[in-house]
Amino acid sequence: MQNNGLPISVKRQNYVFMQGDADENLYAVTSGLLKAYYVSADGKETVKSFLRPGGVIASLSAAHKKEYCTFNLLALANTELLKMPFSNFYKAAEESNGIAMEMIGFLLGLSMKKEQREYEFLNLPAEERYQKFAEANPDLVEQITQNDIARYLGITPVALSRIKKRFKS
Amino acid sequence: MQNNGLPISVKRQNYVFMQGDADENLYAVTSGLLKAYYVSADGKETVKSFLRPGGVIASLSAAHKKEYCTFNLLALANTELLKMPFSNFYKAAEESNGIAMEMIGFLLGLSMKKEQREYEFLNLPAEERYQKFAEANPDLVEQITQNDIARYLGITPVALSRIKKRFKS
DNA sequence: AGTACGCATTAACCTGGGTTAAAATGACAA
DNA sequence: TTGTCATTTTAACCCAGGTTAATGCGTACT
Repeated sequence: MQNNGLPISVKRQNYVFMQGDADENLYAVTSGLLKAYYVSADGKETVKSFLRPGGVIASLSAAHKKEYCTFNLLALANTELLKMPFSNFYKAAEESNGIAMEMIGFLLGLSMKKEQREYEFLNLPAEERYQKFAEANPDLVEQITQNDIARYLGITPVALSRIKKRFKS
Repeated sequence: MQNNGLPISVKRQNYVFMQGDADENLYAVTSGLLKAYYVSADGKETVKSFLRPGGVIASLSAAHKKEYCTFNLLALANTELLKMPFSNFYKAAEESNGIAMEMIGFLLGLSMKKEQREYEFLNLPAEERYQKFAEANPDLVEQITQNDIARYLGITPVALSRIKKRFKS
């Protein structure tokens, strides 16, 4: 998305930020793999998204609304990121129309991705959500655990195991 | 969102656009009430969103990706809208940084709303989704049917009736 | 090699929501 | 008032997925 930004490295199993932090940065992934996930009051995890090279992420509520991060960002593999205060990017957009349009493009893409996910939760049973996910991300499926896939789909690992079993027969 | 745009009126029970249309416009609601909803291959409906005065909507896949509308937009009450080709708005953003920043603000808001809905599908049972919805939109709940609320929550009207019953006791 | 830990599978049981269909309620027009 | 039509509620039955817990499997560490 951008050429500048502070390069940082995060080792496997380390956090970029955690739920509750006031991290106002935007991160662009240059290499590695991350998962963004929620932990509920009673300790249950659900996965918001997986991030791979080319991916960009920020906690919008922390970066834009100056509140706190609503999710954790954890490196699943050693990862290289470019880190930049969201406000810098916002200011750059105010000063350069090119950057503003780039930001619009990014936000349009983000909105469409989120609408797609909303559509799938609203209309597809877990089994079909799994099939779609596996088809769309054949390589990702190899790299992450079924635990995490299940929590991304909104079901338990036990349920995903049953779905896969049904699928085989 | 904008001052210009072609004013149009849509009577109750009429469509602004339908699933499959190539409607590249953006609509800003000035008065009335609408629902945006999907119809699946087997005829089931689910509600994407309700729109009230101040709301803005477009089928992003039709407007931005030049594909087709993925949902229907139906007036639940007589409604007044401002209609404008999305490309005009996009061009205006390219020429005016003020408009670009306005668009960024709108898209940030949209992204956060969609992320919130994603969060709720991922983390909350239907009963809590209903409670949140009813609390956040006490007036809307009066104007729309339980059928539509249920289909917005991703459950059947029968299930919503049971939830409300549980709630009373 | 042995131990330990995380992940995946399986089983048993429970529950929320789907499905179908029948009443009850309500809104409205003739 | 009466009839019609949509909405809501209720009931009966079914099933997908949740929960808990046991088992098996890998991989990593010592």
